[in-house]
Amino acid sequence: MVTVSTSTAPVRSYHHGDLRSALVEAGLKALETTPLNDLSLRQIARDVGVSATAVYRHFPDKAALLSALAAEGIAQMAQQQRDAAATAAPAQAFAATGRAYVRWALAHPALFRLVFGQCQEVGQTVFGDNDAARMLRDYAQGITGDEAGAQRLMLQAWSLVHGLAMLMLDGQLPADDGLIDRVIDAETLFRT
Amino acid sequence: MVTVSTSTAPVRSYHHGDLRSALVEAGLKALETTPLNDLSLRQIARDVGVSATAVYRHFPDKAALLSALAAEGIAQMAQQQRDAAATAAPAQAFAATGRAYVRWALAHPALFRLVFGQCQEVGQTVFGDNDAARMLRDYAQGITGDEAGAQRLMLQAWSLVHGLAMLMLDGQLPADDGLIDRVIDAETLFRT
DNA sequence: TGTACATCAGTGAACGCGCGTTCACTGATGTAC
DNA sequence: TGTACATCAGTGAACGCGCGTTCACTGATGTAC
Repeated sequence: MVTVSTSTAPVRSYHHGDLRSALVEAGLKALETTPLNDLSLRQIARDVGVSATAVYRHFPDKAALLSALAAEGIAQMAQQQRDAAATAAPAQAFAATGRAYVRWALAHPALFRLVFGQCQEVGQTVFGDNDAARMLRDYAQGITGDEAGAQRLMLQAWSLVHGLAMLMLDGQLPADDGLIDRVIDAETLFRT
Repeated sequence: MVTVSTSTAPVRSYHHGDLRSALVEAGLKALETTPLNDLSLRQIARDVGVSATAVYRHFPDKAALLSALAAEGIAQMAQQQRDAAATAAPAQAFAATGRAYVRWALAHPALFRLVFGQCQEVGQTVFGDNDAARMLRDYAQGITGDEAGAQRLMLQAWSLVHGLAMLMLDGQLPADDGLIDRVIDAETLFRT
C-alpha cells in the first residue's frame, strides 16, 4: 500500500484520490473481521499506514467515510443479486434473488448492518432506485397482475429475506445454507 | 425512588433486592429514549440516584444488567403477543400475533434490538421455550398437516415479521400501522 | 435489655482506554514568468 | 532553463469525552450471647 520512504517526510505515494480509495478498501476489509460498532476511523487509517488526521483530507468526518463504505456495500450486494437472477431459471429468479440477499448478508455481516443500519444519512432507502428492485417489481407484477398486489408481494418478500438474514446474523437461527433454501422456497411461498 | 437523607451516609432506602429492581426499571425506561449503543451502566446508576459502583453489588458486570433488561423485554413481548392472539378471531390469531410482534418492536426499538441483538449471552434462542411459540406451532401444524411444513411455515412467518420490524426500525420502510396490516395479511399470506 | 461483632450494600477517588476531532505545521508538487 | 510561489495532502501533539471497572473504605443492620 505505502511505498517505503527513508525520509521522515509525509508519505506522498498516493496519487490524487488514491488514498480515498485505499481508505474505502481498508474499511471494507476491516468490516470483514470487525463488528460494525468497533470500527474506528483511527484503525482504518492505521491499516492504510497513514495518520488519522489524513482521513480528513478526503472525508469531512467519520460518518462520511462510513457512507462511502455503505455505498460500496450496496453496489456489491446489488451485483450479487443480479448475477443470481441472471443464472437462475426464470421461474426461480425471484427466489434466487432472495437467497442471494441472505447469502450476501451472511458473507458480510458488519457491512450488511452498516448498509441497513440506523445511520440516517447513510442508508436512505436502499431499494427503489435499483436495477434488481425494478426486475423484482416486474416479476411481482407478473405474478399478481394488479399493482397493489405486486407492491405487497415485494414488501413481503423483502421482509422475509431481511428477517431471515437478521435472525441468522444475530444467532437466533443457524446460519445454514440448506435452511435458507428451505425457507425461501418458490414452490410453497407466496402462491396466488 | 431515593428517600431524602440529611446525612452523608450511604443511602439505605432500598430493602434487599429493591435496588436491583430499580436498576432494571430505570434501564427499561432509559431504553425508551436512548439508543441501545448509548446505554451506559453509569447513566442507569445516575438515573436511580446511586453511585455506579453500587450496581456491582447486584450484577457482576454490565452484560449481566443488560441480560436482565433483555429477559424483561422478552417477557413483555411474549405477553403482548399472547394478548393479541387471545383477542383475535381464531382464523386471525396467527396474523394477529405477527402484527403484535412488529408493533411491540416499533414501540420499544432499543429493547427490541437488545433482545435480538448480537450479545450472545443475552438473547439465546428467544423462541422455542415460549407459550406463544407453542401456540403458533400448533396453528402452523393445523394449516400444513405435516410437521416439516409447519416448521417451514413458522420460520417463514418469523422471518417476515422480524424483517418487517427491522426495516421499519431502520427507516427503510415507513413505520406505518396500515402498512403492517397490509404486509401481514392472513388472506394473501402463506396459503396452502 | 445491653453489648460485641460479622455482614454487606453502599461510597468516592482513581485507573486506563481508545475514540473523534482540532491545531499549527511541513514539505513535495505543479505552474507562471 | 531557472526561479518564485501558491496549493494542499500529509504530519504529530493535544483536547476533552465518557466509559467499565477496581479499590479501600464506611457505617447501618441483624444476630449471638
